[in-house]
Amino acid sequence: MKIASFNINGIKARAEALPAWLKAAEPDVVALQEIKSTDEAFPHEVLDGLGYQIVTHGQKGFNGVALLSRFPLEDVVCGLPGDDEDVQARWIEATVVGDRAVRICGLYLPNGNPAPGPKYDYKLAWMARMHARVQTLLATEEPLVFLGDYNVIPQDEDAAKPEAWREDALALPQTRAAFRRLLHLGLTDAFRARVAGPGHFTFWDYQAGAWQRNNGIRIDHLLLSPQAADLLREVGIDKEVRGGEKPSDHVPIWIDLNA
DNA sequence: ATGGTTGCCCCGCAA
Repeated sequence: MKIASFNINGIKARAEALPAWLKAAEPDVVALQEIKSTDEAFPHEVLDGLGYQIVTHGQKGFNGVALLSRFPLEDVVCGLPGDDEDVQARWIEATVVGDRAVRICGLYLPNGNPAPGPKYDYKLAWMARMHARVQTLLATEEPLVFLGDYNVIPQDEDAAKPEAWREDALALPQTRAAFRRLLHLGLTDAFRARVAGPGHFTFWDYQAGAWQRNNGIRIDHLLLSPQAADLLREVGIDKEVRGGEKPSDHVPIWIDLNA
C-alpha cells in the first residue's frame, strides 16, 4: 500500500499538476493539505477517471484537508478532537482497507508565525491536542499513519540554512520539543527510519529563488505507530515535482507499506 | 538585501 502526503497549496491551482503526479506515482492513498476550498466547491472533476474515493474536510479560502483512496474508506472523522471552538479544517481520519486495515490520519499543523503570539499559542495547543488523539488511537493497536504538513523542522539537518529559521515557529525549541513528545509516544519518523543526513527537503519557498538555490526545509512527515512501522518497505520524496509546471511549494512524500 | 512569490476570490491576509 503506497501512502503519500502532498500539500498542494490550492486544489484549483493544481488542477493539472496534481493529476499528472497521481498518474506517474500511482499512490493508493493520498493525504492532501491546503485544498483551500469548501467541500461544496471542491472540483471533483479534476480527479475523475483516476480511481480514487475522495473525502474532504474543507474551509473557505485557506486550510482544508482531504483523503484520496483506491481502497474503501471507513469510519471517517473530520476535525481534530479536543476543542469544539476550533473551526480550522486541519485534520481528517479514515480507515483504509487493503490487504489489511490501516488508520490514516491526514493533518495540516498550524504554521504558528509570528512567534511568540496568539498564532504560536494556537500551534502549541494544537500539538498538545494531537498528542492526546495519538495516545487514544495507539490504544487500538491498529497500524496508524499520521501524515501531512507538520510545519516542524525537526532538527538543524532538516534545513539548508538552519540559522535562518532559529527564531521561526517551525524550528523554535518549544516546537521541536512538542514534535519529540509525539515521537516519544512510540511513533517512528518513516523518512528517518531509512535515510540519514542533511539535504533532504519537502518544501522550497516561492520567494527569492529558494528552489533554484536548493534552499529547502523538511516539514512534511509520516509518523508510524509500532504496528505500521513493522510494515514499512520503502520511503521517498518526489522532489522533481517542484521543478514541474506551476508547482506547489511542497512536494509529495510517500511510504510503501506491506499492507 | 527587512527583499521576494503565490493563492484565495474581492484585495488584504496567510504562508
